Amino acid sequence: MAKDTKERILAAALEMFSQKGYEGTNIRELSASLGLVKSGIYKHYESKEAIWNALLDRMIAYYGERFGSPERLPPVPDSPEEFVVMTMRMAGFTIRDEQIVKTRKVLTLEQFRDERARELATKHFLTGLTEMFTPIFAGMMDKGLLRRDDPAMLAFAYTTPISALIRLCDREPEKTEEAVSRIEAFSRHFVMIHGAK
Amino acid sequence: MAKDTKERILAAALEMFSQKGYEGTNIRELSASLGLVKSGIYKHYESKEAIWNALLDRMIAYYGERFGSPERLPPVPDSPEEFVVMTMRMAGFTIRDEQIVKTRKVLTLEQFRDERARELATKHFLTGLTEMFTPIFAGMMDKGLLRRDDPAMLAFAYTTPISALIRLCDREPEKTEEAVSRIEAFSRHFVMIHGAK
DNA sequence: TTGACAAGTGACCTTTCGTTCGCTATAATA
DNA sequence: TATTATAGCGAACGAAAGGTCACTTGTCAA
Repeated sequence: MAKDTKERILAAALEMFSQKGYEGTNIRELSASLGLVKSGIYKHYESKEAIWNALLDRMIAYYGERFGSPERLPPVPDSPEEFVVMTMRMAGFTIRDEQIVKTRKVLTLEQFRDERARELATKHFLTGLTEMFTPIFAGMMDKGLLRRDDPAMLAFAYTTPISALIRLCDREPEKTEEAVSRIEAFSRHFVMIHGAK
Repeated sequence: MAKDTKERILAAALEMFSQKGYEGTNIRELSASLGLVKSGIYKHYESKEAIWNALLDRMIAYYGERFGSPERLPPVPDSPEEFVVMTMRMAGFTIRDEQIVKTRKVLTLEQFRDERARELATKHFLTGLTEMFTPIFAGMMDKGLLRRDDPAMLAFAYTTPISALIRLCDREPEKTEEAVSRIEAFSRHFVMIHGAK
């Protein structure tokens, strides 16, 4: 019947892994959440670990498509205000998109156990955002919106505080509103400080 | 014999929980690492969960003693260079102290499962450092070392990038050297940007 | 219509989990 | 010295884990 069961298994696995971690997830519950009995899962994946690996493949591929390619970069803003708006749009998306939230949680939980999860975690939490904003800041310096400085250093100084607040939302979703407004305040403060005289 | 077995159990639990998480840790291995058979543990703690709770009590108490009290604050530095040195001393300590590294890892792994771990994680990763540096920055502004600004905002902007690099060390210890030098570079850049004209 | 195959079921297997219990050795107490 | 609590041992327990297998069912091509 359902040809998309393989897909649904991955989605359910992402959900459960993100809440209870790999070890804390059991196949019975996972299959029950899909309306099947546990042995049914083994028609689609040969083991729990195979599900994990397939899920990681997905996450890695998705990250590559979505954030990996340089041509996907947002355009260099034309004003400080536009820069803040762009930031808020990106942050709002990454905070609210369920898929991405769950992915970050899984990476958080499995980063010490799985080598590939560790690498992807570093991209999600550190290098990815920095690499994304470095050319933006370089472009803003060219346009005279920011004082001349090391764009990579600025990107690091800009994205890591925002990342910290995003992770706060993952951990304590009830603080999302507060976190979003803090991101905006930080963003405005940042362009003010680094803005061209 | 060993009256300190109860202590050693907590130490071994911190070690294992920090590597494999609560679910991934089993009592057999835990007791074996202490040179006893698994049932021996139950002479000291009534269950695995009791060990977890005792460990969390410890971590919370330790954090309160170490970082919670205002009188424990480092003195306000007298020069930018002194500020950088102070930062490096604190960062080096928190990166290399095994106890604290393991504590951060445990909190990372259990923050979505345990309410108390969640709260302590937010202190460790976000609010604690910010609250620590806010009065320092206020003092530096009073001394004319930093331009007048919102000290809490500066503390947030200063500590979260450092925290991101500390967490990188937790995840990928082989990058410790690189991270430490990036912390120093960031610190110097920060005092340069925010320094009084 | 029939044959083949993919998808799902339910019983069952082995292993491992956390936990319990009865026993022993030791060391402090009365 | 006799007693008693403590710390550890080793076998055993039930529950739950991941996984296997023979079987049924529904779909579709030949």
